[in-house]
Amino acid sequence: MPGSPRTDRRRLGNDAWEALLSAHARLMKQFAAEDIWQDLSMREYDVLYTLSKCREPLRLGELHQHVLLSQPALSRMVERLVERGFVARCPDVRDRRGVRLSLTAAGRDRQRRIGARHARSVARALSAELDGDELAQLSAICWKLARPHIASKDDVKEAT
Amino acid sequence: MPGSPRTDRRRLGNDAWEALLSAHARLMKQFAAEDIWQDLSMREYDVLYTLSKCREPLRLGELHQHVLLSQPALSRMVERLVERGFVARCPDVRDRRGVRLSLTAAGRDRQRRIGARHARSVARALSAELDGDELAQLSAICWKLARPHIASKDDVKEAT
DNA sequence: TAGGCATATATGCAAATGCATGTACTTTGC
DNA sequence: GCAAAGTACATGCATTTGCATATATGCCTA
Repeated sequence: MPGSPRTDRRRLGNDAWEALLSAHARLMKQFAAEDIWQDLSMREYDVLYTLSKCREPLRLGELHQHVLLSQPALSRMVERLVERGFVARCPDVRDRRGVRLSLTAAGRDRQRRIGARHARSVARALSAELDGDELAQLSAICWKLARPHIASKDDVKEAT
Repeated sequence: MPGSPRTDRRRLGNDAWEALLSAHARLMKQFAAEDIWQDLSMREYDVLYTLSKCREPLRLGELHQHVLLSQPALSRMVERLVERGFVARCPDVRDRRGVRLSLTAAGRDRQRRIGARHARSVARALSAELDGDELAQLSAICWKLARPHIASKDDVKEAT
């Protein structure tokens, strides 16, 4: 007995989310188990990686949008990375409440070394399961989820 | 200037992983911000949810495969859930090193209540960005990543 | 421009986490 | 059938995290 289109859609969405969570957990564990992180945690590497992608020094708040950590936890993680010489923190001239963060030379070097190995490992893991089309589909779909469009009134109405 | 097929594939894989991570982080934050979790953390809910899916009481180790937490952390989280009356822990008869975990009535009830609301919210969030085909593709692809096939010698050779 | 509300980041503190290791049990090799 | 190695889970301890809140600055209105 087929469900209503509405119920189907709901199942589809929940199954997709569970699949994404499972894939995430499986791969994160696999990557974490590799011996490439030196004295960094994966979360710390994530911060260095995010900073490495930006030409402009990043605000703590902007960094926070990309990292799954509470704001205070991120603030202190950055503090530790500053102490260890991987990140530079300087006041923002435009908004003196804020901070601007960038990689030091040491931080950039560390990110590059770890990143090179990690990237190989990521490509290997994903390519082992998916062909080129699937990889492209996964990218396209996940980027849609990562950068949601602004909710319109219609969306809100539909959501009810 | 197009890269070699090998380089392309590597880029594809890394881009897909970054997209998956971004989608994961964005949605996790969105869900975490919702006011439906009562006195549970999302991680604790995840444990209750995993247990709710299994007819047989689960071994701690099996649970650990599904949850992104160290074994000791999971052991103690389960301990807290037992103390709070959501999970029952009994020794495994076959292997007396082990433990079998199941939901109590209270745990099942709590999972169902929270799960009902969370499922709505998940479906809404994913459906807002993806159509039915995309949801189905995402499921299929992520399940492949979540349950990898056993590595053969050929895979190892290719990976080099 | 002073007062009040909003925003960006930091800090105090209890709780949760990871790493190293301990304990109990099981399996293996002889 | 027993010693040695392996596996499943728990515990000690230092570190990290989250929550609530403080601090500092920006913005807006009278």
